[in-house]
Amino acid sequence: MTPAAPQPDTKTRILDAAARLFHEQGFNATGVSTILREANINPGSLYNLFPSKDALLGAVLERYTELLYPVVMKPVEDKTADPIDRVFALLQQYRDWFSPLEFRLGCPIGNLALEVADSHPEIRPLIQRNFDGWSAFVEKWLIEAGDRLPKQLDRKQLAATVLTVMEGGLMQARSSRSAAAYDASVAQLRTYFDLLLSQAQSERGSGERASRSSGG
Amino acid sequence: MTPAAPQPDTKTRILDAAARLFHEQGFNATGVSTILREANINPGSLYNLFPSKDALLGAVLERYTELLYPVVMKPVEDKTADPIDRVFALLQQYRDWFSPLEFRLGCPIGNLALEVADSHPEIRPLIQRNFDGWSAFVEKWLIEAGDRLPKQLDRKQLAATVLTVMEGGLMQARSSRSAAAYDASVAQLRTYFDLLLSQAQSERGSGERASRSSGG
DNA sequence: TCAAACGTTGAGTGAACATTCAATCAGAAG
DNA sequence: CTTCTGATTGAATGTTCACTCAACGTTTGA
Repeated sequence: MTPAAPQPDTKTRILDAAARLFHEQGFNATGVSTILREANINPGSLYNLFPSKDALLGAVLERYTELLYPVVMKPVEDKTADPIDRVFALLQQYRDWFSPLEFRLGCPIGNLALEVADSHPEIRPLIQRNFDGWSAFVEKWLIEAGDRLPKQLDRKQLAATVLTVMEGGLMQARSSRSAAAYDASVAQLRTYFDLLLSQAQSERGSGERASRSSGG
Repeated sequence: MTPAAPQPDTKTRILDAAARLFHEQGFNATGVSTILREANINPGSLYNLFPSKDALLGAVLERYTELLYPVVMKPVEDKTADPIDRVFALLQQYRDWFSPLEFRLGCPIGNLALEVADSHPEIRPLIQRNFDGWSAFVEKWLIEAGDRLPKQLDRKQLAATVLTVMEGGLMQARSSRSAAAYDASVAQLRTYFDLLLSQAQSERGSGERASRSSGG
């Protein structure tokens, strides 16, 4: 007989259940009693650890920040070496996570962004920090791409656009229960990148001719 | 003494209040009692016209569909004649609507898309229809642009991308209370369009030389 | 003038909500 | 074994939720 796996500690069980339920149902639509049932704890335990449901949401968002690298970015960086390919590997990974569920769920952070950004002043900065983390990684990759992208291209702007494509595409995918709009947006972004890459290539070409004495 | 403006009829007052409150606070966070107070009616009147809060949400979304052309698209078409400029006039109009409020509110349809798309099966198609309407207008403009855009460019894909930029950019704008990410995404889209326009121009150039005997 | 039809009134319904707290428990320290 | 400490228990709190319905007005048509 297999020994029962030791149950994770109370705090972890609460955070796991809350994160999953907030993602599946939204924050306002998730009752504390449901979290208690799914985490298999009693109300006193929750309120011993978290002063309120809002504070629990804050803790969930802080955990998303902590998990950003190990869960989201590291798999992409491990699987894909080329910095520009990484951008599209990230977009593909997101598609692979949500397409099996027919896009019934959205981005856990994006969902919360639209639901509580305005009503919970202390939560909004935590959402912003998550988005900042995401686009910081993409920006890092774009900077690593060096002169493969046009010199005057604003890497930060383009990184924000990659995040825009993820979130805007996923929103439409959820609404239509279809990958079409997400795939369309990613395909257009790919075309844009290809145009930028070839533009940079011709920049480099003429630049080499103009400065070939400096070596390289 | 100015005569009191005649109060709009019950149904209109309910729909106005509900649309405003759903937009400002979200669907789940808006109590029916708040709608009643703001519309200045009693619960019986609401439930005489709408069988449930969900049905009221459906009616609000149907009105959004009806108002899409007169409120959103007609102003853009009236002010701007060039089909490609219209795309960016639409994006600018959306920015002008939400920047005075420091992006405290998001897209009324996008907000609902992420809040209720999964939990309300009968509502999701109404959200989808709204998005379809938006991107159909953009696609129409892109088709009107004719050979100013590359021949092989998928107009439907690009139209979906324009919507993606609106929604994804606005989501980030809400999270950061700043236009930066929205403006960044629009700027990148503008650069993409410029690259497509010049690509189409060289297509036309070589095309003319190859078939100048056919006239035009 | 009257009655049928229809919209409106608003107190009232039970259920679900987030939260509380005195009691109880398990484990560590002496 | 006793005492202390901190986590856990779970019934109970008051509030808010979406919604109901018998009573009441007002309009309509003959």
